[in-house]
Amino acid sequence: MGRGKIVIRRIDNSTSRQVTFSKRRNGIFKKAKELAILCDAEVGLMIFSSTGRLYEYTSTSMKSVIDRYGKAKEEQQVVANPNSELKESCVSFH
Amino acid sequence: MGRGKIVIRRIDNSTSRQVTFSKRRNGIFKKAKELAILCDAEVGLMIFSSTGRLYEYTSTSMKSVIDRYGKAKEEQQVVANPNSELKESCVSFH
DNA sequence: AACTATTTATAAGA
DNA sequence: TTCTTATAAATAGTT
Repeated sequence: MGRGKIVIRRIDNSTSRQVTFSKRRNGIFKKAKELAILCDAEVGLMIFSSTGRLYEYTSTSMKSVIDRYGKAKEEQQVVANPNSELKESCVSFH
Repeated sequence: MGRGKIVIRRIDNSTSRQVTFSKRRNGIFKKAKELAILCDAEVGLMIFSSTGRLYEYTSTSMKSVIDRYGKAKEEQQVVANPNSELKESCVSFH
């Protein structure tokens, strides 16, 4: 969306990459907020820039989202492997 | 972006809410992928719908993203509280 | 599940 | 680097 169409591949120029990162990071955070509000969803978004810096958005708290994620994954594991022992199927998420 | 402008607040009608959720979920996943590729970023996105279902995207693995998040938060804690004892400042993220 | 009129995001430029 | 604007992309309402 802009003056020209772009191909989705790594931007080599470091300055351009940072500029695009700032613009698109703002954009995706806005989208995440809108989704959470419009659709009554719980959202957690974690982004590490190529320079290693963390940016995050969550509609509730990241702890809540991560905990809920872990539980949802456990349940998926149980559904996928109904015969296995609980102890064995309770691996951490990958 | 559509036939009409909308106000960002919870969509009351459950059917409309689900339709909007599907459309926007696809949109934000696409944005997340593009950001990861264009800007060489590590991205983790977790979404729980209002019906409780989990949808996720990650450019690497969610375990990697969550572990990195935890480490980044620990470091932020240290930077914010340089004088405090390590044991005391190592709380889990909120 | 497609369509399309519009709004929104953003690439390139200033 | 913040602002502008032409254009691409997302999507709200419709079918």
